[in-house]
Amino acid sequence: MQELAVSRPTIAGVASAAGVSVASVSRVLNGLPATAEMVERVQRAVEDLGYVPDSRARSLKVGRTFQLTLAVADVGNPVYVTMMRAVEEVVSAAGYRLVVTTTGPEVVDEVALVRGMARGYADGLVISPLRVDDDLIKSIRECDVPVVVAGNVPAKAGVDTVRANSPKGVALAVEHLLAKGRDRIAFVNGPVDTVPGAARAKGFADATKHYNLKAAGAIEAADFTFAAGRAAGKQLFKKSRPSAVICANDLLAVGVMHELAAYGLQVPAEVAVIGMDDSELAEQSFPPLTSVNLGSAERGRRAAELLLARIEDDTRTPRRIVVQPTLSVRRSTP
Amino acid sequence: MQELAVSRPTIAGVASAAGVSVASVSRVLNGLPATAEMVERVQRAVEDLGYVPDSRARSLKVGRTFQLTLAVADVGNPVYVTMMRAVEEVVSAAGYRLVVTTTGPEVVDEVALVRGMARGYADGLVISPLRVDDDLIKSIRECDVPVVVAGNVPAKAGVDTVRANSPKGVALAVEHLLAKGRDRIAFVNGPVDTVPGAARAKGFADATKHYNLKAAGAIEAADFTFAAGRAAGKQLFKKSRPSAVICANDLLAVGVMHELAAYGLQVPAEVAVIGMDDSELAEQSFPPLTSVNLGSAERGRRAAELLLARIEDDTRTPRRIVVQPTLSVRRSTP
DNA sequence: TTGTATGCGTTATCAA
DNA sequence: TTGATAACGCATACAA
Repeated sequence: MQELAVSRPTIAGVASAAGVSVASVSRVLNGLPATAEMVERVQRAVEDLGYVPDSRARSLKVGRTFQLTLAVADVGNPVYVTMMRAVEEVVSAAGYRLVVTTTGPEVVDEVALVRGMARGYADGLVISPLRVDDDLIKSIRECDVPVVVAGNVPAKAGVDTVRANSPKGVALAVEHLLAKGRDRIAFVNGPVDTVPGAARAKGFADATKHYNLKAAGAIEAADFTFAAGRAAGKQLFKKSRPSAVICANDLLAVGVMHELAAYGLQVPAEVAVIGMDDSELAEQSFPPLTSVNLGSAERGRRAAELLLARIEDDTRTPRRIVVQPTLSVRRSTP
Repeated sequence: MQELAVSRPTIAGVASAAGVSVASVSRVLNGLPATAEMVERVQRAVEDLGYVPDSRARSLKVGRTFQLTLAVADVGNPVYVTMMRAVEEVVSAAGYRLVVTTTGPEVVDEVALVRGMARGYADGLVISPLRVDDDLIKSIRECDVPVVVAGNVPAKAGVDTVRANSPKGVALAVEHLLAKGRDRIAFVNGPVDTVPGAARAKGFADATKHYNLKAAGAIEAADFTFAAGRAAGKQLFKKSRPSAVICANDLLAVGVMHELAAYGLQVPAEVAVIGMDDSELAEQSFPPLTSVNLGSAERGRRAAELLLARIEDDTRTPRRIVVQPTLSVRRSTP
């Protein structure tokens, strides 16, 4: 057996093995003009040595990594897998690889991520922040790779955003329930100090006023998780008996449905339940969950496209795209 | 407003702004000894210019990126979120950032990923491959950053692995069912040309022989998804009436349960259902799914630890860790 | 303690 | 078409 290659071959190793210059190796590797013999010799040497270019050195030189990052708060939330799939499709078609990273629920982590993203990790970032503050907006503006926000930040921040229309989504849910004769509608929200929580709270408040809804209970869950949904359900049915409950996302809704089952209440016969996000979980839950489709897939797609466009041309004025909701009716509502 | 910084500050810019050498800037940034005044001046300049080190250049120099990659086949499979969380916890405690990337079900994509991983993207890789062939093993062996496989590859491959004991897991499920008097046990597997599919097939074959199970139907689903589970369920109950069904993962099990509901069959009264993976979905499904815990969290943890250890010392002999299963009993079984 | 100079592996400019 | 060489931005050995 040969001695083990203690260090991996570099372009210089390939060059000397092929008996040509490093410049020629680089050219062949990048498909620039070269004689057939040159191509042959270089490829032979590359093959022999098992040479693989160093992406760090390459991107240091050319200034691009051909990597894009998607940052989400919680990988356990199925809405992000929908978004992830959509983003992946767009960016990979454009020749980028996508890496996903998770920030956790705290805004400081998001700021740290954006700050660290500057310089070298990727050519761009799609971030879906749970909480937004001035620090985060500042870090996004100062970031020297393009960032697009999948979520809502103030227009004056001057960043590309693509967001859902939660208030409209809540309205769709309310209308559907009222049409089915369910007028004692409770609302289980996530934390209102989050971007989606605030938007959905506004949506429910608007709807309450507009449709003159009678109060039937409103809960602010600890977070947007299944466990929080169960806890919220427990609290909710202790003090009221709504005929329907709208939840701020699908995980909360499924948690609430479990609690309903524990109380022996039939869905949808006794209580109707509507989730939001229309994630894969809505289809998988039992009964299948009627859910407000906030356009996660389209938001992901548009966000990715915005990012690619901005990488292409950093001077374009920031766009703010709003994706309109639809209602996916399943069997958790009559 | 100031003119826009057309190019981002480099360490040289900071140095000249602070009136010191680049070496001094580098030292201060890396916490090496310096006078208080030096530290002060450098930090001031860094702050003023909004300087952020270029991670590519840095890692090109020091040879490390302080990034680790986790590659999974399908982000929509909840077993991976369990694993992801565990890996994340271990590597971030060790000072690395974790990026997640998805390979898709094809082995060629996995090979491409491992090949591309060589040189620069990360300091190590945990990969959970659905399909394994010689090419993949070759690419792992040739990869010049450490790779640990969360899954089963032949011992002769000589790579670090941490895998589940699926046959034992299937046996646990069978024993539980038999103890409850369910002896007409059907089996819904994923594709048997995958690593987990093959292992679970073997497990069920072993159990069939060992417990002398009567044939009650066995289906090979198209993949490990919810939709495939539904399709398999439809096929299964067309031709047989098992009193229990074991599914190769939770998504398949939930799909099968939906089909049972469509047939008007009660779970667990008429048909018991057991999944595998004990993912978050098992808890969220209704009824909550009895599931074989194949130790995804522990596998993730151990895989991450193995990876860190190998980064520390590349000469250690490859380890093959096996994590033993347990059964999480919920309400889908009597 | 600080500064100068070299090199990490690559691409791009320029001559030949 | 090909080769020598200068950057890319940073860390460090060595000199001061």
